[in-house]
Amino acid sequence: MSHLHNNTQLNTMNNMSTIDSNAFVIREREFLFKMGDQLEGIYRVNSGSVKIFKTTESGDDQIIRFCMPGDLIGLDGLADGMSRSTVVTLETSNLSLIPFKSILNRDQKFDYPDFIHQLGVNFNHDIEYSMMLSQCADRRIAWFLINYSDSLKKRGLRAEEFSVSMKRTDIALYLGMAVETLSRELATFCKRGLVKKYLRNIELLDIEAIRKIANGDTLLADTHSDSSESLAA
Amino acid sequence: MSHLHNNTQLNTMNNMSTIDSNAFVIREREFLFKMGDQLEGIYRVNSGSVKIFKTTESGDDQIIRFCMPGDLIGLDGLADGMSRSTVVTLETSNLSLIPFKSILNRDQKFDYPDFIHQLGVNFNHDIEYSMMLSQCADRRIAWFLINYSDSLKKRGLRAEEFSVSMKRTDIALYLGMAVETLSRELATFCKRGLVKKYLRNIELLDIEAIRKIANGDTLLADTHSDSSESLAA
DNA sequence: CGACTGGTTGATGACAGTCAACTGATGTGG
DNA sequence: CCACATCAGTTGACTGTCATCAACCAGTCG
Repeated sequence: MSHLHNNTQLNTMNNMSTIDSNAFVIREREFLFKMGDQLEGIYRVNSGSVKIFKTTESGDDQIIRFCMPGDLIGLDGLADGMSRSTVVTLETSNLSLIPFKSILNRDQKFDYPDFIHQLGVNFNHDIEYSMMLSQCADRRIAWFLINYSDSLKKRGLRAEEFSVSMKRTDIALYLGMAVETLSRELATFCKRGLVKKYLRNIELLDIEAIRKIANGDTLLADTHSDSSESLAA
Repeated sequence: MSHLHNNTQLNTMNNMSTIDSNAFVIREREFLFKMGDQLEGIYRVNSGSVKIFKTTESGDDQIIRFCMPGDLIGLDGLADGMSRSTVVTLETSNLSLIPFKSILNRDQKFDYPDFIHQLGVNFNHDIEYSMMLSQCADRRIAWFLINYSDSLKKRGLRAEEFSVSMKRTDIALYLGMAVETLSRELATFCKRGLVKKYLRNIELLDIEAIRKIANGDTLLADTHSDSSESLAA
């Protein structure tokens, strides 16, 4: 198969109107904060990627979310300032801190309407995620692939061919299934000619077919309007 | 079994600092809005209860959330003003409209810090919900019972004995399982002496045991600190 | 080159979904 | 007020999906 390039390592910072003085770099596999930590604010991913997970009483981890550039981290601290989840970088990343003070005092340079918009986007993602969790395995995987692809496209990157920054175990934990199931289903996708894969490089050969699987129907699913229009406009 | 009283019909409006001029009453089984509707704002439940659900392309409903007094509705419209879900009352309810204008313009009477706090609470609920969805059936049911009970206790109502406002089908859709599974598991709970049920009346005989099931361990789970302290304080 | 981590594949069993029948509760019209 | 229709809830039998356990292969790193 063709040599895939890793486009998740680009320091793409589109839609960053102002260079944030609160921006900083954090290395691969480092903790941003852990469950129970008191947070100073929420964070925004400028480049790189992180995983957010919780550890249950039983001791198993469950990945809540992968954050890509543009995503917010630490919203679970909005209620009382305490994080209920742990955040680890998947690769070297650039983040910005948005202090709670700025949010509550509505600092000049804090874009409040955009913040509200972002919160809404987050809600919609979480809801879609939880809906997806009660679907069968292949739909969940298809949903993940489409989501990942869309996220890249939104940032102007290649949507058909990419390299994921997380390992299979992480993806499986995120999708709520065993690694083996993920592996098997991916193999099936390959056999059906829907995707090609080599290690963490993935090529989507038939995006529309995958999208149909994600939507759970064989009919044309064109209800995927972007609706990125902002309420604040 | 003893005659259970229905405490979900009380017009309890605790923590309502101001009588909202935007409050209104909506009858049982009426739609507040549907998927795709343009919203005027978000809503707050003062009394009664509603269910929020989405209909997939395949045509099946999935219940996202039940809202009780104090809960916010329509957060999925924050991104662009369009609702991605449908809301139906489970009983006659009293709601307040919080217009987007009030939120974006920061009206005097709009309690911004409390709003941010509420958003955080919502996030935490959604995350807990999605984590729960990948647990086995009995844990999900136990989680639901504990959650319902806690919600009542928080409003000063009886936590051990209550009447749910939703039917089995709704609960099953919410928990992402078949009605039959719910029915069977509930029957098991009864046999084990954990709960008593008669129609929609439910009595929790051993809350701690149920909580342990929800947490998935047989050990004492005391990590349930309330943490209702507000960030805004 | 071994040792380790990450990823795949195979065999087996359990949990839970589906189909179906049935009971109990609620509501309606004659 | 009863007969009937309808809806909600329960229980049983069967099946399929997916988790688990296990072995194995591939890639990476010291």
